[in-house]
Amino acid sequence: MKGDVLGEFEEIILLIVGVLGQDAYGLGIRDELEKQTGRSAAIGAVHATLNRLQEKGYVESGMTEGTQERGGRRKRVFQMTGLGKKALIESKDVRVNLWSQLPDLNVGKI
Amino acid sequence: MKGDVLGEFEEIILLIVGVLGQDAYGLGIRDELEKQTGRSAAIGAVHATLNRLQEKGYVESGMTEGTQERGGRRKRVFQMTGLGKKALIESKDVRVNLWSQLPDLNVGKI
DNA sequence: TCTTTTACTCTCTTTTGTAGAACAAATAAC
DNA sequence: GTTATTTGTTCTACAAAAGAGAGTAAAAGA
Repeated sequence: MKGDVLGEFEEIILLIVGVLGQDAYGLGIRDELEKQTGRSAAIGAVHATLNRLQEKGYVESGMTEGTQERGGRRKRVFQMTGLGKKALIESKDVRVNLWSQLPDLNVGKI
Repeated sequence: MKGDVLGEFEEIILLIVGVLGQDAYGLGIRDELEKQTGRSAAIGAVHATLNRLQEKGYVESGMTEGTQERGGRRKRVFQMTGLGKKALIESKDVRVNLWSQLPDLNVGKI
């Protein structure tokens, strides 16, 4: 790809990072992905995608302190950057524009 | 990929096939892609994607008769199938749902 | 028939998508 | 206090999609 284009899975993961806000970390993202889209993914797939998003500058990450729950390890939490948000908006604009030219898709019922 | 998921570029190309209607063929799709999204693509990339979409059952194709214009060769024209439309709608629903949870993206101004 | 224009097909490389094993750290259980 | 269990991330591979461009083909004009 040209470098700035968001892949399909990258876009979904980036959206979920945004939706989760504070608690966007690997396993949580995978669970939310399944909950929101009904689509399951191996944990490795999620982390690989997060790493790629970070390389592109669309997310940032940092480690949290461990919690008190069973097995509560430190988490690597992710956060969307301005660049990431911009990429999402661009992607969205292109789609909305195309959908509006295809009445069959029922755009407008959003 | 799992097989039924539309890749990012595949989705755009499929949308453009829908938008173009009768005149959806390789070079025309490439031109419309550039016009609608500002994104250029090599002709080989477009055809490779159309072939994949056809293998997945999202488009069908057939050859036209040649026209009278200079160099007017026969074209391979594409048409979206019901399955293709269904895939687009599913993809759209997932995105619209996620966007609605991210107020920052200004969903609603569609 | 030679050139130009319009098109598609074929081949190759890079980037994304996907899976899962390996590893690490914290708590629970005995 | 050692061992098992739970919660996490990293590492390694491979398949599929994205992308580029050379090659080929057919029609029309000169």
